[in-house]
Amino acid sequence: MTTALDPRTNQLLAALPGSDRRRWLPQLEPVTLALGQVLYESGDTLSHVYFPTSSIVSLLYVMDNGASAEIAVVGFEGIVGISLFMGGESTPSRAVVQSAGQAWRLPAAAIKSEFTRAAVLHLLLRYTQALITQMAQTAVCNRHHSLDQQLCRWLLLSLDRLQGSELAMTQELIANMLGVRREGVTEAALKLQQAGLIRYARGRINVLDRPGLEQRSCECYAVVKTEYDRLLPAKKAK
Amino acid sequence: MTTALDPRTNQLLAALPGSDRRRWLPQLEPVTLALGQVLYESGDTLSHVYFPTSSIVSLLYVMDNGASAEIAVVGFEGIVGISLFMGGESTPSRAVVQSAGQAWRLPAAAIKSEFTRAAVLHLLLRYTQALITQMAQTAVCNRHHSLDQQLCRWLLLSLDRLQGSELAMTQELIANMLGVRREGVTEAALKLQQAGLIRYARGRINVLDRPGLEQRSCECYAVVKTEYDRLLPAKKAK
DNA sequence: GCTGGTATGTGCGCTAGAGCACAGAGGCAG
DNA sequence: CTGCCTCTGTGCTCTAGCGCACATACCAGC
Repeated sequence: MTTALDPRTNQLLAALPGSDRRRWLPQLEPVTLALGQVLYESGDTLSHVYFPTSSIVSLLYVMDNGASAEIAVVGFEGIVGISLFMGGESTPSRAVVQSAGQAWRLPAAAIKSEFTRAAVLHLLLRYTQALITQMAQTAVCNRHHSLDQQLCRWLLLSLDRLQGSELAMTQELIANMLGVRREGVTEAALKLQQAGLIRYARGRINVLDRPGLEQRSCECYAVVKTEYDRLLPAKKAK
Repeated sequence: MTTALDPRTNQLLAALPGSDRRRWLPQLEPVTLALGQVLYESGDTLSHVYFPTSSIVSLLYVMDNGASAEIAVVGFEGIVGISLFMGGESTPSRAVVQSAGQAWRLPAAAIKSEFTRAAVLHLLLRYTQALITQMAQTAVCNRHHSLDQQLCRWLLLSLDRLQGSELAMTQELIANMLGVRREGVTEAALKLQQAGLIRYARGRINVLDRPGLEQRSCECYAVVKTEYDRLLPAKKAK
């Protein structure tokens, strides 16, 4: 798939001025990410930042007792490893590949030195603000919305970060992400299937009616989507 | 209270190199924040950033139906209005004064121009990363922990952002922050009082046994505290 | 075609917390 | 001292989601 290998498939890389992007090229390294692969562990000092193209990476917090909850999800619109340029070097969460695929990565030293350039700085900060909104909304959603709604939100967020309308994802994994029981996901997914919104079997989920999902989702999805669109306008048609 | 009026009471202002701080001084304006005062509304373009000294400000998201949930809390350790320097100008949340007191504020234009200086930039970004951790942990906590644990966490976080051991805070307000029923807070608070950890009456809460609270709290408090300490080391003894 | 592993469906009792209704209790204004 | 308002306590019912125990169903390798 050569399209996935064009760095510009990643929207942040695409949004960079061409001169900046060209300067990065020699340092950018294509990597293939496998399902379940851990890009960094809680507290790790990061060696690279990752720009997904055809993969999705979940940031999740794993509790002392092993239970987990997804904090945010990053796809071709973003970057994994913001703590490198935010200055903290590490962060108390784990980055796990949620959907196998490709990404570009850049060594830590490179991103840090690039960060002093105004265009790069502003782009990355705006992205970070969008990510903050996603996290905040995750907190709200966890507090107030039903599992049914949250599943819709999660499917939509994941879908936005891939190209097609199919997700390779078991209910077990979704449950880990949402921090709920697998059986709960089964029930919620059944309802969606019976309503004709999705169809799934053994780890592949097909979305049949996206608008329908949006309607069943809580407001959180729209809030996050709107904020990403506002802060990171799509690449100028050029 | 002249101590509250020293800008260095705010840890971010204190952590700035003296030269930077002196340059800001003419633009810094002291303000008194009243309980319940709204510093910015969801979507507002901010006119100032606020550096609390003796006040606490909650960032909360208010849902379409009016219910709310606190995303994060900011006190003398931080700054309110990060979207100004992150580049988004606004954010889909509301900033409400949770504990009346004083703060310094700086016009939007000033913080933006200052942000290009390396020392200021790095300090503010590290603070932002700490804030991100707080938000992420709020999401986790909302998902997995009991109201009892969350109340402990919340009391501790609030306490850390004030000087004394007393909070002026009704159960009703706490319930709004946590996004739970007031009756639930009553029950949880009763347990804490019966255990001798706190004592309260009509809107004043006294913490008698801080270590006890820490023990009853979930891990979320420690994670957030550790991360703030790591990213924002206390002002050098000087 | 059998066998084993993985993915999904179902039932049941349990509990935390929601929603609602109202009862005391302390402070403040007159 | 009285009356009112705000804050806190208590008692119900109701439901979402948990934990656990299995049943089924599909795919893959031998």
